[in-house]
Amino acid sequence: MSGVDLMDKLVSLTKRRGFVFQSSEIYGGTGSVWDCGPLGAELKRNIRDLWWSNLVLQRDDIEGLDAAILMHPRVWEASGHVEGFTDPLVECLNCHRRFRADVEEVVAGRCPVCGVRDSFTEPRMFNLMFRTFMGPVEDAASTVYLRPETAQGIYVNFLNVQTAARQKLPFGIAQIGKAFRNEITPGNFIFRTREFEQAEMQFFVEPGSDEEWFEYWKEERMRWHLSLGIRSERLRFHEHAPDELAHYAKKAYDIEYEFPFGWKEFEGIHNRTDFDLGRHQEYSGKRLEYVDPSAGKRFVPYIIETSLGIDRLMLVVLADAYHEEEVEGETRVVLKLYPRLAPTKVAVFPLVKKDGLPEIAKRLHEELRKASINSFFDASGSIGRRYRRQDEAGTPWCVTVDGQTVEDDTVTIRDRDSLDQIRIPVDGIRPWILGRLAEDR
RNA sequence: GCGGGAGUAGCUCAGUUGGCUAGAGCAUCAGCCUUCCAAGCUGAGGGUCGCGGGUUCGAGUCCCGUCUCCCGCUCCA
Repeated sequence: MSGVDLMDKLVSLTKRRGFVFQSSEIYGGTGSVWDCGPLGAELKRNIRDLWWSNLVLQRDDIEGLDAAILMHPRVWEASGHVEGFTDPLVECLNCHRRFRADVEEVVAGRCPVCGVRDSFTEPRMFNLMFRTFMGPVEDAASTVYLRPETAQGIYVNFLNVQTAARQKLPFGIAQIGKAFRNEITPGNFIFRTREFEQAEMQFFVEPGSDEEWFEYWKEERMRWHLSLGIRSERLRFHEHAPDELAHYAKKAYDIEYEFPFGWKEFEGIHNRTDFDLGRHQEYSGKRLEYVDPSAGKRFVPYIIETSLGIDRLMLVVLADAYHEEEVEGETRVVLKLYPRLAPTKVAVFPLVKKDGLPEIAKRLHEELRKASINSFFDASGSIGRRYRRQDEAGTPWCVTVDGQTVEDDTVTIRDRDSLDQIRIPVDGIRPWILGRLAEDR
């Protein structure tokens, strides 16, 4: 199966089962924006929750934050995002740096950085930020931007969080939220979109310890992805070469996944040095230093950033889970999702629609829901058909109420991946599932 | 941004030189059957053919515009 085929099948399956819909489809669709359907909303929520749990709930040295999308416009001047909005820029095709077209050396045809002559692009606006207006009057004074990254909301709140949470360095701030970029070339389904969700953790450290912490987070983030059951042979690091590094970065590693359309980044680990806090000091006029009274030190911290694309991880998870298997001459399509990620944890079926079996199954289903286990009840069609529906939804377990249940209060539970069935007491279903969900990979 | 391809039911598609009330398979729903892996039977719902114009007695089909998606190039936090 070629990559293109696999992507077509994924797009088709995710729409059919309610994971992903194109935004505003009835109006012909909106470019590069997607909606999550019932199963997609659950899957995405599970991804967020696992990330948050791993970084915020299970650690003492990371605090959570939920900053606003709209920020003071000066933030984006400090971050470097506004440059090029009002002035057309040219880019050197050799070193990929951008310059105002009216800079003397550029006018003379020579790159101010690498010195290569006559290798500029045409002057154009490079700004990728969505612009809108704060307040009812559309004038320049009230121009604001939809944030192109969530990180700045963390930087400007660094001292608020540090003092309120009484944290000492090193510590981190984590945030999940939407960001917006007018990408020139969106595409590859939900991989590159103009509205997307980031899960970022910015770790503040003392200069000098930054390289050590960079290595720590690089390994830690890869370890986490492996814990979700992502196939290790489809994961790798990509280190940015010096000419690839962003203006703020001293060192950068991408975590890449081998998508059907090739190896692509879905998380970045960056050593941003003191660039961001330094710039915000400069533009705001406020000191953004960490003060360590016991050691008598004050300094602008270095920042190690881990920046994950939630939508991209969702695509990783779906692509990695997609399997086609031959079972008794039929093709079984199954999403082998890690159980904690699966939108539906368990489906409950009556084997046949008589002898009171549907009522017993319904009761078990409702009991599971009350215990916050996402259960799905289905009595339509043959039992085999119902198993296959759940396979496509990625449901890890199916419980079937049969004739024996009436006699001895036991039910069968069927494993999505092995197709094995075991019989256990109906009262044991809830603890059995909770136990399985608690198991680490 | 450039070039190519595509857009008809939830999905995958057919639809002849323009011509009856736009079809199929799968899926969905109701019922029957069914004691464990999509396969039987009966019935039903679902489409202003991406959108907007135009030509024509008549447009899914021809023309123009536009939007969206895919592939390649270009570009790129």
